[in-house]
Amino acid sequence: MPTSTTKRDDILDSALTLFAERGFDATTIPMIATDAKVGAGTIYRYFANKEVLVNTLFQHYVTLFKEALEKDYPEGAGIREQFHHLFQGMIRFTNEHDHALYFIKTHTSAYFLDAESREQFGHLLMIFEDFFEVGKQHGHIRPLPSKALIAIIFGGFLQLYQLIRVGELEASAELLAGVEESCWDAVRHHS
Amino acid sequence: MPTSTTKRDDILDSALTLFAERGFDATTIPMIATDAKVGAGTIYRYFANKEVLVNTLFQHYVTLFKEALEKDYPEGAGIREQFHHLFQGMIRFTNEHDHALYFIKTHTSAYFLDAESREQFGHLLMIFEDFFEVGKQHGHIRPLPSKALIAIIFGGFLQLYQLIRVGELEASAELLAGVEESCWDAVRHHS
Amino acid sequence: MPTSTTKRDDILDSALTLFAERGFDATTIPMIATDAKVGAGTIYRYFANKEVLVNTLFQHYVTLFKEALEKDYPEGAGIREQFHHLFQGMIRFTNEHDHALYFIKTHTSAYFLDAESREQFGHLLMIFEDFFEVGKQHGHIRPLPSKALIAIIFGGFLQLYQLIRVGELEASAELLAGVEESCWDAVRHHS
Amino acid sequence: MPTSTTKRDDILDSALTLFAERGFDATTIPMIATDAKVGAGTIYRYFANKEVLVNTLFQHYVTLFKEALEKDYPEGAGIREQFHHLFQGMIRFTNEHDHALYFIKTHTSAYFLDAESREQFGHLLMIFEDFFEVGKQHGHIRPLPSKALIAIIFGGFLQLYQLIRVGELEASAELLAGVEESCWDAVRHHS
DNA sequence: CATGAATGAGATTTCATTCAT
DNA sequence: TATGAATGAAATCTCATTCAT
Repeated sequence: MPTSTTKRDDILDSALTLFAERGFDATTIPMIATDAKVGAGTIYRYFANKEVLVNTLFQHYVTLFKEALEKDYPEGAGIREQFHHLFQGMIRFTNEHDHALYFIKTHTSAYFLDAESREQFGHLLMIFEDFFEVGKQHGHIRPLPSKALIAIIFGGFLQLYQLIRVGELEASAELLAGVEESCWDAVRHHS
Repeated sequence: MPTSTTKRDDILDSALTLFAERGFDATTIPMIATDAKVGAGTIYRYFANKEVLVNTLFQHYVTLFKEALEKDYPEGAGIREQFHHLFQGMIRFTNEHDHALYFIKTHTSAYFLDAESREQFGHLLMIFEDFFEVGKQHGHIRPLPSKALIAIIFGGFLQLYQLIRVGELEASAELLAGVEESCWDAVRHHS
Repeated sequence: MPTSTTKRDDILDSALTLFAERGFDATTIPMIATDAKVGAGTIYRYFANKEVLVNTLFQHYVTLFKEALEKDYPEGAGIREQFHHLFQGMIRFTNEHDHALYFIKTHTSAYFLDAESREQFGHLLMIFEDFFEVGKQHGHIRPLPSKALIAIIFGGFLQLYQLIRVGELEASAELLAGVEESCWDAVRHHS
Repeated sequence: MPTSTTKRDDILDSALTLFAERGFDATTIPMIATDAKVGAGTIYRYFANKEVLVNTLFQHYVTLFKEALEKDYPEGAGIREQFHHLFQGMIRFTNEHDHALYFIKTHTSAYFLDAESREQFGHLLMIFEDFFEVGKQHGHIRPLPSKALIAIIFGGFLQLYQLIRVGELEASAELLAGVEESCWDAVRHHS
């Protein structure tokens, strides 16, 4: 009945939650093992060591997120609709993978990320960077460095979602629409 | 010649830098001692243990930040000017205390913060919360939960400053003015 | 086609090589399984545990060696010819069972050998002991304790064969004849 | 009262004994710590890891042995006297450093020895190699490869000393003189 | 006061052994 | 009978904390 790779997935799921909640260094292998209901040694059957585990997890979700953003991207549409697509992508991804985006953000500049992880993350940023660059050329987006715009959107969105996760805010459609509008106003060029 | 509290301050300075750069759990007491040029044992003369140290540090900078924001607050002025005051406060504080705000943000929901730290942090948020609440009543601020607005401003600002710290962006007056405008547009009520 | 005991033999062969090359403690069951091209669990079908395996191996080769020495022993011949027989036996045995003698020597006083293994090894020594005892009585052999004479011959021979195995020396007939002569001079009574 | 470096020396002493008796892999850090009467963590203050410890130990005793052999070497004397010097050096060294020579021999081709250890060991062999090479040129030594001659002497001597350590033989002056004579006959050229 | 050597509890990791398939 | 995934006990190693100097 259980899927074949259940164990490996259980480990990844538990690791994601714990890394997001406590951070990499404060999460011990026994904690992950207990949460995943596997023996501690089992983790090492699937991942050579703790760093490989965290990098695997990081790359997995970064890739998934990138694909979610790229899927059905409205190439020919107006910039507002494209922004909506990206923002909805963030929301949908966060809803589907509870702790993933928060985990990504809080571990983005961690000392233990390997070259591959950093590169994958670079690819992810590129989506936003391209969007902003084109938007600036057309005069639709504020003339600020794309990196800065990304930071504002990303930083704001994730800080917000942390509140939702913690339960201090509820993710109503209304709130999310309002936040999207707020973020859009943060980056769009006001004439 | 050296002030009596020199060592204590050296320890706090080193701890701030290391906690901001590596996080609490990845920072060891010997690391702090080496960086502060004191013996590892000396840290325990000033702080009962590592958790007391991090809480002391957290409360110290949260309080300092709060005071910086409250100082010369333009009570009677217009909302845009008040926002400018708060934003300038963030910038000035970050310039004066290099890693402080980033340390605060990354450790805001850490498992080892004690009640006092959480309370102090609550006080800090209150400044922004009050600002937004009044602004919303007057129709100057977007009708979103204050917590959400704070998250957007704070999250965006800090994500940005991380880029500056890492060296990916330069903190020119121009950039900062642009970012302030962006953040203001994110929270203000657009008619 | 394959004999039913093939797997058992494969395991013993692999274990012999690995124990000789790395030693008992540095050799893991998975290593043996991989080398023998069987599953790790299969080893436990044939041997109750790792210690049983090593003792089985030890006794097997000690017995084999003993039989090789006893076979065609020139009872009535002169002492030099008997010595030649023993020495040739060592060489032939080593050629036939690559790592066996080296494995025996390096594990001779190991903490995990059981009573049976020690006893078997005692029997093996007895052959040499008898040879030396009789030789001393007839004045052909140096008046030293037989154990000492055995140590000299055995120790020297095996140290030499290690060099051959490692490739630092080549096992030419000439070399071996020279070494036999050397060993003989080491033990014979010089008038 | 205790010497300053007592702890480090205690660790090395215990490690030597245990490595000689059980081998590197069968000796655990807690075993060494217990024997040395220090905390397990203390060992890591002096040696980065177990491999560094064993290499340090190896190099220490190889060097000590080499120096013992070189000290008062009778350069101008006859070959028999030089051989006597070397043999006595082995005996004296073994008496002074109980397990050292046996430890060296049993770990000489171990997988964990680093380049420095192997080089030091090469230097040690050189002393014997030089002795045999010169001896062969003068026709005093058997025309066998020096490596082979070294193996015979070394292998024999150490195998013998193992018996002494284990208590199966007693190291009387008589026995040692006899063994020296035996070894000399093993290597000298018989006209 | 200040130090850093020493410690042991606890973290990471390995591996002999079991057992469901 | 054969397998190798799974396990947990035990090994290696780290580090917060203590304490003699």
